Amino acid sequence: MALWLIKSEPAAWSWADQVRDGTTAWTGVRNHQASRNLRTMQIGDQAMFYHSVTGKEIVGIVRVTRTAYPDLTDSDGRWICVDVTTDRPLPRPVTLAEIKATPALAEIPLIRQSRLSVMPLSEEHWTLLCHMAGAEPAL
DNA sequence: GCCAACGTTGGC
DNA sequence: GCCAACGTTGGC
Repeated sequence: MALWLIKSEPAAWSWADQVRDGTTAWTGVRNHQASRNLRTMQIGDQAMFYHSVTGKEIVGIVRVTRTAYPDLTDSDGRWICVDVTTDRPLPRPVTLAEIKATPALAEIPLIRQSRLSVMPLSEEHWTLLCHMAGAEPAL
């Protein structure tokens, strides 16, 4: 099982929206590298849900429930999406500022590649982030 | 509001 | 194939 971090601007799609709707199609990814990551996702994979622009913090965890299929919001039919379902909120959000202040997290793509919206996380980074959030890694 | 990073487009 | 111009993302 792989571990991920996915970004969303709360103004477009927030954690509250995610919790309300439960299972949703993760659409709108229009970057090849991010899309490749989506395509790699397997059912049961976990992903941290990060609020970009507003909030700038990791707020919850979702799980993949459907692997890559055509993103219907793309009229050209070239991009794909996956389905994710709300798994659990984090007891304490982990802010970008905290992540930046943690040397052990300096290499994660969130820091190194700030524009990437779907990225893998190593088990070590995942576990550390969960502990910072007061949550069980639940691997 | 500004700017850095980076992706895309189009002229040559 | 190169590169300037431009658009977008996302942090500050």
